[in-house]
Amino acid sequence: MNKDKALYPQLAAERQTKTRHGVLAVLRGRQPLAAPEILVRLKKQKVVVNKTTVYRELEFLLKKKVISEMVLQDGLKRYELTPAEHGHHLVCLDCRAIEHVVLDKDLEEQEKQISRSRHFKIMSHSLEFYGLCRRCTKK
Amino acid sequence: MNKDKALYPQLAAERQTKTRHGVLAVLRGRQPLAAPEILVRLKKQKVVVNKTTVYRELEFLLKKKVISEMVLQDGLKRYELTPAEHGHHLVCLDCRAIEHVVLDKDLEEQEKQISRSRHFKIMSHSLEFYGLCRRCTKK
DNA sequence: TTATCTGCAAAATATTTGCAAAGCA
DNA sequence: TGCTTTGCAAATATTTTGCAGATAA
Repeated sequence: MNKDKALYPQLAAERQTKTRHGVLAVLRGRQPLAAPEILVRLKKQKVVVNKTTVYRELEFLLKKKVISEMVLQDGLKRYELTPAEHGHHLVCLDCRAIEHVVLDKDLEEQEKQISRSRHFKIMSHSLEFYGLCRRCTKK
Repeated sequence: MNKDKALYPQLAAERQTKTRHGVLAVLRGRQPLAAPEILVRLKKQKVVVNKTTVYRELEFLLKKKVISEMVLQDGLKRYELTPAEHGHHLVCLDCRAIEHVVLDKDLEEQEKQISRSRHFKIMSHSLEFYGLCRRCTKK
């Protein structure tokens, strides 16, 4: 718990609470999770917190950019530790696993083209691929 | 109302109801709309329908592929008449207008690459660009 | 001490379900 | 007539809000 400040420099000046630590621990090294899923995992790990607190903690960590938010086709907001490289996702339609992909320059090039031709100032984008992961293809 | 069957061949064998006609009319030539927005517009046009009916009608039209569903970062499901060409969206962060874009082959190429290198069988994708539309850039 | 964090209850929002009645073809 | 559609009421699910009390630093 006392290592969180070292792990997340953005939190250096912030308080350390059991909720903060718990949410970070749950998100570390895992799939992006939605709030209700985070609640369940915290409960399993005997971290007693109210759902309101979790929603507020997610909002806080999001503001600090320690975590990132993504919305898939089901409309649920999912959270993950902000990845070092800006990437996108591969979502398995079968087992629901979510993998990371980093796209090369092509997409950037397309963005620039669209910006020019449509006079639309692009500030961000979200791209998700849906399909079957390696494991589920074999089933 | 009696022209709907001509406009939407997928509905040729289906019943014509005021809900069906109303929802199609509201979606025609407009921005993608979420269910609650559709309800409001129907009310404005004196089409009296229950929200349950609208949700069920959207489900029906979706199954017939007359309309398509999209989810933006706010997590709301929005619907639009299925566009002739498979395209993506430009979403203005200011006025919330949603424009269409059709991307060229580059993205397809990237999909194939990812499929090969990651052994992930891609079946669909969703891509949204967020930024400022021409009008809002000028403000 | 004091700004931040927390729990609880309740509200807000979007969506779904069951069932009986109504309506289109 | 018979299958589809509809309304209503209630349930479900996710997320938000207000407020009073607790806690980290």
